[in-house]
Amino acid sequence: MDEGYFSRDAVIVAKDLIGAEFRFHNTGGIIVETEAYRPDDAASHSFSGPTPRNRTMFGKPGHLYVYRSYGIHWCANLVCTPGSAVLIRAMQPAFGIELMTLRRGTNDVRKLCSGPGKLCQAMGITGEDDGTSLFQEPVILKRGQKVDAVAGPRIGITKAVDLPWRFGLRDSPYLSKRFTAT
DNA sequence: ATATCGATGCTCT
DNA sequence: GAGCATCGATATT
Repeated sequence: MDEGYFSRDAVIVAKDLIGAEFRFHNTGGIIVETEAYRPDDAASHSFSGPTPRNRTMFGKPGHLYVYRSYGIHWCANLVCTPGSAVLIRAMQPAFGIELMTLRRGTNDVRKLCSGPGKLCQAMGITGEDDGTSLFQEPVILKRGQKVDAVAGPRIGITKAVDLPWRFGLRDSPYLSKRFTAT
């Protein structure tokens, strides 16, 4: 993947990322759940324009946007066109499972990366990693095979709740939440 | 199986 | 001062 890959509509990228390999240092896995956020989207941090917090969302495509959630967790996004990004919500663990198990404090592999906050805790991603390039160490990002991606409404938001901008790998046991049957 | 709730800190109005 | 792109524990059907 390169800058061109991320210079597209976040909704397209979010769907395309299902099945991709995402690594950070010695940990990682296969992306099974994402959400798209755009500047014309009331639920997005970028909706009201650039601020100190969301500035990397308005920077070049292909960087990590990390923010603190509910004062406790970190959440990681892959920046697309200015003001848009894809939230990585869940992964199927594949690399560094022992380390992720240690950081998460559970032996249940299904619970290591089944949520945006959990995934950052497992991989050790924090606010210090905001702005990191996705095309060099410590990040490795690779396209996956074509997979059966499902769409549905996003989770944990109060605005623009009807947009079907959450994507997931159908029937994956590593999702943060199941997709209701179509 | 779903519902509710507290923790906790920062951003933006 | 209000409101979170969450999680885990506890309570309740």
